[in-house]
Amino acid sequence: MESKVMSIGVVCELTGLSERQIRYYEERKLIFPERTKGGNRRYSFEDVKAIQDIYQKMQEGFNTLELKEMKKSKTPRCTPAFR
Amino acid sequence: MESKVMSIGVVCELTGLSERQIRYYEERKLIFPERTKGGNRRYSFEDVKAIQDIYQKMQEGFNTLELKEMKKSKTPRCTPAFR
DNA sequence: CGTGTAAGGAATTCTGACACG
DNA sequence: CGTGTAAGGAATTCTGACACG
Repeated sequence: MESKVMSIGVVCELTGLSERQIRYYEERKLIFPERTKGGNRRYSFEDVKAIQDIYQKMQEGFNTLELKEMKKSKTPRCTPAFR
Repeated sequence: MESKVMSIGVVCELTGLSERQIRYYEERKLIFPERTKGGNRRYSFEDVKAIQDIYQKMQEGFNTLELKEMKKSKTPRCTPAFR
């Protein structure tokens, strides 16, 4: 499992997100796709799930930095609406 | 399951076979990858398993036509060495 | 901050064919 | 029959930047 086999185009289809969004999550250190020799990204199904979670949380109002911290400490948090 | 998400390059890495071999199996109607709008092939993990089985059987001496018939009628066969 | 986009280039894949056998 | 290869083109992906906000 955890095999990185999908190109970004497939991930876009599976998630409904844009390449820009997916690359941005990587830029913010939220996902870690592998690279081919040529430099192309390769994602796993777990990456796809992570991407969907990230997008979900962002819809709830969290920003990428908060999401990164949530990853470290798995402690529950109030939704932004209640802070 | 059965999601067609891999490009041929990834399948080559996973199987150790060449693009030529993989495309040939498709030409002989042994595997059925999907296509992107642009015409690029997309394979599933089941396709990868099928490809490995095909290669295995060919190593044993079967040709592609025999393998296609084996798919239809799941009846056991003698290996080529014993025919 | 998060995302769209145009720009130019590079990696990847495609088809049809010739070759060998 | 099964597979390698060179050929030319097309689809896909990449980066860095400008934009808006």
